[in-house]
Amino acid sequence: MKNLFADIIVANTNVDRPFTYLIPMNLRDKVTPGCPVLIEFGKLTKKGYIIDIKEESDVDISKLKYIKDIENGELSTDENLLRLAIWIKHRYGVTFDKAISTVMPVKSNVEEKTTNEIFLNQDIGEDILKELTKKRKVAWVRLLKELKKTESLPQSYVNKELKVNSATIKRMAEEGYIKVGNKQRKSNPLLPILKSLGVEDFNEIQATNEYILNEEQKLAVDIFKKDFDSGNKNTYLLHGITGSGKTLVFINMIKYVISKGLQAIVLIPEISLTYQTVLRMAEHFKDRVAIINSKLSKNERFYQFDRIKNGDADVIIGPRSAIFAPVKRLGLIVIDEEHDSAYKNENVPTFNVRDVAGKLANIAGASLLLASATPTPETYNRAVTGEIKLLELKERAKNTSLPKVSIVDMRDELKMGNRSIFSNKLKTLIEDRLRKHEQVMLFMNRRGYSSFVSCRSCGEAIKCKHCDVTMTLHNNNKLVCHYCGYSIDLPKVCPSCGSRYIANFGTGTQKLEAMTREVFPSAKVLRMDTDSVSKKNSANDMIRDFARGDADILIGTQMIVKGHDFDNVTLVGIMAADTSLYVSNYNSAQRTFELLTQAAGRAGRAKSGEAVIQTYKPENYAIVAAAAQDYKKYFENEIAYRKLGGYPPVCHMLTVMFSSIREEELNKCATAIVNTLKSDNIFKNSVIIGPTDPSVVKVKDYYRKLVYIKNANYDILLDIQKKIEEGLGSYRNVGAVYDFN
DNA sequence: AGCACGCCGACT
DNA sequence: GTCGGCGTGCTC
Repeated sequence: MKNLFADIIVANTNVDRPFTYLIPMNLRDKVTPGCPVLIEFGKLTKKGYIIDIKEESDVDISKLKYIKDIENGELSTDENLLRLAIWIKHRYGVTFDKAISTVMPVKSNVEEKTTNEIFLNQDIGEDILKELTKKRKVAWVRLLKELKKTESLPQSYVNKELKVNSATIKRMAEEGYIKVGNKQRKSNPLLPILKSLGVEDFNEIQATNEYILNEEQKLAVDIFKKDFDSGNKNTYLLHGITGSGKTLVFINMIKYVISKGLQAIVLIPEISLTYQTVLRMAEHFKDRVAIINSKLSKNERFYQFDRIKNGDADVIIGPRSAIFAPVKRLGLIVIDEEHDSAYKNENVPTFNVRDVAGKLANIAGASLLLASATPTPETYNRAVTGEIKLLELKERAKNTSLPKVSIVDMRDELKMGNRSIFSNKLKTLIEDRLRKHEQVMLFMNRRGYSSFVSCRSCGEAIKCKHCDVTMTLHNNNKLVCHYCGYSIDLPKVCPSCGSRYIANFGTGTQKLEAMTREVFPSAKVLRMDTDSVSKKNSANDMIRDFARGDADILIGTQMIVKGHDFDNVTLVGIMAADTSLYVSNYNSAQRTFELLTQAAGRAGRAKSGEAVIQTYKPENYAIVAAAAQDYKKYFENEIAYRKLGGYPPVCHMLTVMFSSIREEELNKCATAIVNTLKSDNIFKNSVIIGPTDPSVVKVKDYYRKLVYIKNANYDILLDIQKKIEEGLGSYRNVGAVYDFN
């Protein structure tokens, strides 16, 4: 019989190329591409992944070794995901090993969780029970009666609840009444979540409302169905204002996809959202839902992946990483809250799932739906240019109107002598709501918290002389520009107006809570942020308490604005709308718009509501557009800004972080590499900024330098990355990390 | 990654 | 003289 060969990527090495191995006879029909295997590599036994199986070898057969074994207890990956991994390798310039381990992080079943389980060994009729009762074997009868009701019982339950000790169990087994075996206890991670809501099993979950689509929603679903039927696997942007019922739309699309025998992946931003989304999904899809999240134990996780792989789940819900679920018949990927920054992978490769999902949909022949009230300019631009299809929802589903939003200029408040963190307007409105027993949410925008300095009189934040960037306050009371390194001492008075009211921006949620209690002593106040939410499920508890009306005012950070609907909230106060504007990042306006829109949208879900935005920058386009709840207006301004600055989506951007223990070598290396790039003709259309200092210069004894490279052509950035890697060769102590867009 | 091979300085 | 420092190269 002819030889079979496998190309294998060796895990945990720096060797970024495949090696050919012989496939032994006994493994021939067991190995597939994506299969984890054990191989001898040099003198080491290593894990590897098969990326290809072929009948010819490029290498002399005498050099080849046999695959030792299949790595059992680990799920192999299907070919779609493997192809995705190879795409990731090229797109983000990482090693094969890295790409594959990203797509298939070890999903192993560490310890098969088994418990002793008691089974009936024979049919127990009434006569046997009577006989045993006569013999006063009450424990025996108790156990047998229970066992007749179900198939089997765990020994722990029999011991503790039925009070049958193990000696008795042993005797009963010896006399042939029962059998002690073991059973895999596979816990469904949906159950604990549902239990915390007081729901005991899936069948109790029923649709609480008749979910009837309105005209707009129906239109969106129909367009999708029509495309789907005609074989057009498109990418869609579902752009709907807050409260327009986007979830219901994609649930109906998923139902359609399932009716065609396919599966769907639904990505959600983070844990705080799973609670509501999961419940919603469980209502519609019952136990055909699989959930993946970071709180799952290894076994629960393995179980979920196993179910997905076996096709026991139609809908897979999870965060970013759920895109790599081993779905066999992928029909649709939904990315809810498409704009959320949680979709960006923090580690190398720093992909955005949006892009990875796009590729996967392409590989698997599936559709992709991006849903958001505040889509990223990148995505909306694709809709504008017609690259993807735009589905719009312009009305709120429950027929309530959008909240009335007003902007309060806090500089005026200061001029009027109001130094409180509450403007007069907000204070009056809160008092009004407290009187009416309606609820209030106060949103503290803490992004970029305390790192910049601004003037409370004129609203100007201190900027670098040479760059259009806010300077960052360092611990040594110096202001530093992160783009050019220019540094000044923290001034005593505002450079633009001379006011003494200049401070680093730092009114945290705790301070806000204290002030709220002081100003509104009769109100019951609840604070929710990462500090107060540390216990598991405590966020859910707080949300439930507030929804039940246990508090009048809910104070919190971004956490409270994401997806939680409270019917009795009729006022939202946004405390420091502009903090997120001053983050030195091209995304800052987008983040601000996003947060303000989402926050304002929390008001008046059921009744008509109102929102107040307090800001020192009332003229900023992101704030103005958010107050008007006008996405298009925001987008036009944003895209103009991006064009001007050469930021995505107009240009692609590569951020390189150099790091080294040796500061001099780092500086020398970064400067030399930048000079090489600048002098290279191929890169003449690139904009190269740096090397500059990151906000944290030294981390764990490693000094760091940043270089930004912009180019409209993504491939050039990849070439530049290669060039940098080459240049790095002569600096052994310097490393580099790459972040694309 | 990890192991061998090899070319240099300093030690019983 | 040899022991061991680490720089270099290779693994199917």
